[in-house]
Amino acid sequence: MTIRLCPFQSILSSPGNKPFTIQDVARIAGVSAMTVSRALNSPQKVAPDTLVRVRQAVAQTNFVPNAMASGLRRSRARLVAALLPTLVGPVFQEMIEALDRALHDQDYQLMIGQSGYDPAREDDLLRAIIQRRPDGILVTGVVRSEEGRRALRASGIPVVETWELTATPVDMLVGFSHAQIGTAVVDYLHQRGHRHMAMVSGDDQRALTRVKAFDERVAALGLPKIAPAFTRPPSTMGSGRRGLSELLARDPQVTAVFCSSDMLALGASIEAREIGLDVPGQLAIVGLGDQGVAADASPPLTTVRIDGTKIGRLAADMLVARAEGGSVSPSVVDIGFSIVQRLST
Amino acid sequence: MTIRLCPFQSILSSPGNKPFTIQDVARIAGVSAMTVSRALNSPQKVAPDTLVRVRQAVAQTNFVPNAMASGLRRSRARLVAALLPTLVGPVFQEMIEALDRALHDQDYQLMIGQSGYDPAREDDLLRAIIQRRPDGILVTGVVRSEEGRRALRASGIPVVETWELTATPVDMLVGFSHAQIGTAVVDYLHQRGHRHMAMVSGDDQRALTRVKAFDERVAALGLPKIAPAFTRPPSTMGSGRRGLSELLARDPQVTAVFCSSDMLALGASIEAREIGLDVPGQLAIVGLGDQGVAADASPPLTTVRIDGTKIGRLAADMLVARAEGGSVSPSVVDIGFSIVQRLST
DNA sequence: TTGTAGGCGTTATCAC
DNA sequence: GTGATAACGCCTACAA
Repeated sequence: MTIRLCPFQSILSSPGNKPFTIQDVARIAGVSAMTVSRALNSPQKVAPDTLVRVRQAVAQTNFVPNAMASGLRRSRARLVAALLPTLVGPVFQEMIEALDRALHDQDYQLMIGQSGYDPAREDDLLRAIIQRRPDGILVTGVVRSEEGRRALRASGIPVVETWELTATPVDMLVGFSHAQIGTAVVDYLHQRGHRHMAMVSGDDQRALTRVKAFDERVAALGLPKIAPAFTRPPSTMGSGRRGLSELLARDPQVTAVFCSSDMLALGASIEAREIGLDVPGQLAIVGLGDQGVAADASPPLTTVRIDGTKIGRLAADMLVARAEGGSVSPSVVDIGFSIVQRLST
Repeated sequence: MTIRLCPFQSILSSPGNKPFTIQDVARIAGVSAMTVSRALNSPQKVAPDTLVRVRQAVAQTNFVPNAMASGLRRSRARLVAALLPTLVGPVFQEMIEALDRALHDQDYQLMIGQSGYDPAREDDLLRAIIQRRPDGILVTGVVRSEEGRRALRASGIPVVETWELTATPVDMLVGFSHAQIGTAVVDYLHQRGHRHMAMVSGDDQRALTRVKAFDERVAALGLPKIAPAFTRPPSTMGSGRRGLSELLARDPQVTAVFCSSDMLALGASIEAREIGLDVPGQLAIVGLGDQGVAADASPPLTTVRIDGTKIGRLAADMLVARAEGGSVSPSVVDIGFSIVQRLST
């Protein structure tokens, strides 16, 4: 390795554009590699003047340590991976923001992978994630494929499944009951006098759980059963508009609609206004999520609030605790939900 | 390392929950580590029956190779990092989706970091990213801090700045001119007869560039200057509603509003309807982005379309090409924009 | 306070 | 077709 020094200011260039290594920095500072390592990781263990020389060398070379090498040696990547169905739409953003923030504060980085609601791709992605040996993995939803569950367990990496409950988590879990939501919304609407209620819903597993509970409760109360209008991801206002149309075509008597997300609910609200249905006078609308749009809509939307921030923060804490050798208890948390009443019902 | 074999089905467990290494797999398969490596990376170079034995051992152990080790050895992480101001809001999602898709197809993974529009945090994040030695880095916007630019250049990692143009890119660039957008929207509204136009705008650098060009064009046409209503991130419908109120309080004669994003525009549209202003009869509204909501709104929103998918795809191709030793030309691309006329103007 | 030796898990290279 | 050896860049353990 050759090092070129410019006459006045020491500007260094590594050959072949290869970044400098700790060895290069050590040579320039006139110390050993170990001393550079210490200067970077535990400066208090290095003599003040040595520290100065090392820091100069680091600055001159723009040296940034190679995390693959240090991670390999330390068996810690200082990395947490999150697996999401999608980044599109506000649904998981609150959780991701909170997760990222909490991890950043503890000097961990977040790596995000999108599975696109595709089970095959989910397994792919899991393998790719495990390869990096992150210190923790957050999964949105529960891992359904047996292969994925095995791979996760065998990896020995702390895992948090989120956004859902299950009797058989891979490891830790922070979620809530979609079945309870379905039931609670029926009860809420029923109490407010509605008898003809239906759903505009996504068709993923969690959505189907809500639909099932909703239908069961409707049946239990002896109310008329109206088939839900299913939408495909991503959940957009457009899907919400079409979903409501479909529902009304199916049964014009519908007086209350529970939408799978606030975006769908907003779309339904727009569609209702468009066709001259007063909200909530002639049609009550309930959303899910409470990620900002619900409160800002006109009329403001009643919605099932999920505290994504809490999920993200809790998950981060649990993962970091385990990554640092601690144990976490309880390792399964139901964060619940609440119905936020606004003017759409 | 001890290996426990169960009598009937070979279930293996590694001690201390440490994942198996390629050595363990080799021992179980009765071959050398090199052969396992070959079986995984270039199966055609391994005898068929050896391959079978290796694959069995891999399956039994749930072995997943350690990407830190192979990345270190190969000096390729098969990783691309993207630096975003925020994940909240639909603005960059199209780009990220396309980037992720394109990278996934070529067996690269995407790592995402959020800087939260904070320059200090951006430098932090850049360092954290460089540590991982990704094969490419996508930056949203241009890197403004001199320190960040130096660090990036010194790293030797291919970089694409996006979503903006600059005369001095760090490396490659895929963007468009925010100044041209400001000018074009003024011209568009002017042609349609508007004389009192104003902006509801974010306050980041790119937004300010649009505001400046907008104001200059307004002045050049001899139209009345109306100060913009600034909003803070994230861009929500609520901000849009408040922004429009502010604007109308400032100058009730406003007949056309250009909003910094479709979400703001949607909020403005809701607010207009709320206070009894007909859109577009009494107030024309133009958004920016065209990420779905614009088309689904009522009335559908005229908007400045940015092809985020194209940015993401192009950036991925450029980064991968460079990562694999190719050269990219042109290395600076202006993807332009277009005004999509709908019913809000 | 600083340095030396060795190894983390993988793969390039060369020998067989 | 397969294996032995060394090296990627860093840090733990130990020695001076």
